[in-house]
Amino acid sequence: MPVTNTAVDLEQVRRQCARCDLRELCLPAGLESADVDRVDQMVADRTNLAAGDTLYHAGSPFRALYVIKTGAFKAQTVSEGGELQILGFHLPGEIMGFDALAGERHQCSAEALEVSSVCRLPYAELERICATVPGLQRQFMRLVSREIGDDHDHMAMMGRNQAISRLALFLHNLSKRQSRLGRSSDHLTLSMSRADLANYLGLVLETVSRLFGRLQEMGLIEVRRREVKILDMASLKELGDN
Amino acid sequence: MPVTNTAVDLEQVRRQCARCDLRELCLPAGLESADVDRVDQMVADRTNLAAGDTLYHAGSPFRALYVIKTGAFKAQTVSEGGELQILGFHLPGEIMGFDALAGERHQCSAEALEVSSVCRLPYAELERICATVPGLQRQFMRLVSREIGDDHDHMAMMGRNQAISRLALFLHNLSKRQSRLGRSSDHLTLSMSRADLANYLGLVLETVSRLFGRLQEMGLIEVRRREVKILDMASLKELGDN
DNA sequence: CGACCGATTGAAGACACTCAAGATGCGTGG
DNA sequence: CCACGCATCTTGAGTGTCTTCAATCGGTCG
Repeated sequence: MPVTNTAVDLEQVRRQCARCDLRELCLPAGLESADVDRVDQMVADRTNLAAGDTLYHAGSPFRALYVIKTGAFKAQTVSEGGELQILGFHLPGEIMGFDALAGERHQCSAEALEVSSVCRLPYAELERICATVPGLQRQFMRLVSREIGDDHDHMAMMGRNQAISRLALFLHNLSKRQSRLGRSSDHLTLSMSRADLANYLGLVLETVSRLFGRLQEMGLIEVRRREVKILDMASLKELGDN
Repeated sequence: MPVTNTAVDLEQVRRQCARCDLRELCLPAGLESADVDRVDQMVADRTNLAAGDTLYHAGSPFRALYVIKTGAFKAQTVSEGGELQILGFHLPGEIMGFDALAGERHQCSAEALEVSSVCRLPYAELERICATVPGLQRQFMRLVSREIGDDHDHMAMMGRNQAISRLALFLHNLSKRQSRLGRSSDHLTLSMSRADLANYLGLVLETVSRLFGRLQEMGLIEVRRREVKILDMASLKELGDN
């Protein structure tokens, strides 16, 4: 990253948070303009990633959290026996890396599912600023708590022993998160492969593929590869709680 | 709760953290003696619960977090369709209620599995003190992050499609947490019913019962009702990552 | 001792997995 | 532009595991 930017570029880098579409979902939510600037200054850099790029690896030293600006990521762990488990899919406005706060190393890996960009938040500075901006501390806790809530949703989904309920819940949940971002809630473009999705749902990819077919036969959705159109949200939701 | 305590009782209530066996796991971990006292003063009360008592209900207003002092709890949600999902079992030294930080209401219920006691941490005060005691803020984040890590372990377990792997992982995990509390790591007394455990693992209770039998036949454990003795930890762990 | 709750055990069936083949889409290069 | 190869997804057939339904056992408490 060249440090020699033009004046215009510097101005663009600065005060990006104030213009960012995600500011109401992200850390600056609810902050005064002056405080937003302080958050802005803390953001170390804004990085672009290609699909398949890794943001951080499990075991690597923990230095910073990352806010997703655009794109999508998956978070995953690998057990000692080599079994991979996808812990979540993350969309813009969500912060990744919370699981590392307890220790000095990342506990899972984060990989971009498509072309993505993130804002890097050096944790030492974040801690410092949080201590002086009360609203920021609170907003930060809200985001951490939201992560916990999302994880609980994931567990509740994994708890269903009807596979179709899991997929229905996943689609419904993704739809909700999409609309939170101001996107269409009934037209989803899945950024993850069937294999990723199957792993996330605790199924095998053939089953996921068949379930998409069944949901389509039932008239609840329309699928074409990774394009999903939700036709009957109510039934989908009902199917979710089996 | 009577407010008219004797001087001795008052003294006992005060400075309890300094004497508590859990102080190295709980919020005071790593704090100066004076700061431990401030945490101590914040603790609103220390409550006792019987098995089956509810600490807080999903939907009830969020006022405080709770540190488990003795006993054990389960955290659970009920979906709109009425499906119950147990999100976790909690042991002494763990804090409950983190999922409520994002909003104004508890997202899940907490119920005592046996005679238990908790320390109540009014959140407004906790926030205030965290802002002035830097070490406390950090320790608090560590505990939140540990909760996220535990949830990730839960998901990784639910991701196994061999039921016996899930139970093996559960037992191994519980064993680790027991030893963290200074208890025996090879002798577990389960505080939850087979039904609770089955729900937690995403199985039915008959399956769990059968799996205990199989693990016993394999010589990995010895089971009698809720008493479990681990005979072969290495194999149990290996079975965990399938 | 009898009633009740929790746990175990048994038999039958359903559902998801495994293994395998085929289809579809995409990028590359001729 | 089409042919080719590769990756991803779909579809099929058969098997195995977990669930379902039901009965029994064991422990606890009135």
